[in-house]
Amino acid sequence: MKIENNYWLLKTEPSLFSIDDFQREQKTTWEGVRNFEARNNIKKMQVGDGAFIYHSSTKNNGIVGYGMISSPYFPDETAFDIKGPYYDQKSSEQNPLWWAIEVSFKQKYHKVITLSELKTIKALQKCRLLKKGNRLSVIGLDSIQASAIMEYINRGVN
DNA sequence: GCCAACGTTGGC
DNA sequence: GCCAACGTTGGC
Repeated sequence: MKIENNYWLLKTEPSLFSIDDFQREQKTTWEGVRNFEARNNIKKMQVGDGAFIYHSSTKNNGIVGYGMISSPYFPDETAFDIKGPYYDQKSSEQNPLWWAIEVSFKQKYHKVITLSELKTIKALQKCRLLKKGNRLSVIGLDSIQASAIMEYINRGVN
């Protein structure tokens, strides 16, 4: 089977879950995704895929660290929690609508690779992240895009 | 805090 | 199946 994406970009609002939280916990369940395209991306993930962690809705938006997909996808239990913010009555244990994945912490970058820096990377020009009005929270990256980001990081002080 | 852009819902 | 209305995201 050919795998199109081996790398992903995961957005998070640091006020809810930050790279520091991730580093402390070392492993986290990426759940609560309630967008179909993002969900479909979760279902394409494979153990060992890389994941850039991106802080959004801050004063310094950008890539802040790196993790690794460390489980196959499984039903998102937050959809079953009636009292929780992510409850969805259309999802059931017998027939889950939403899916989650486990991500293991790998690295916190010493410096945020800001959105404006990312815009200067040629290989990323077609990336969903940089499109105006983009709201997708789980974005697939091809290996060219991923290595361009890593190259940029290695060139800097990180 | 504003507002443009987007995804989803629901009426028809 | 269209599309207006709505709620949410996310950069600034």
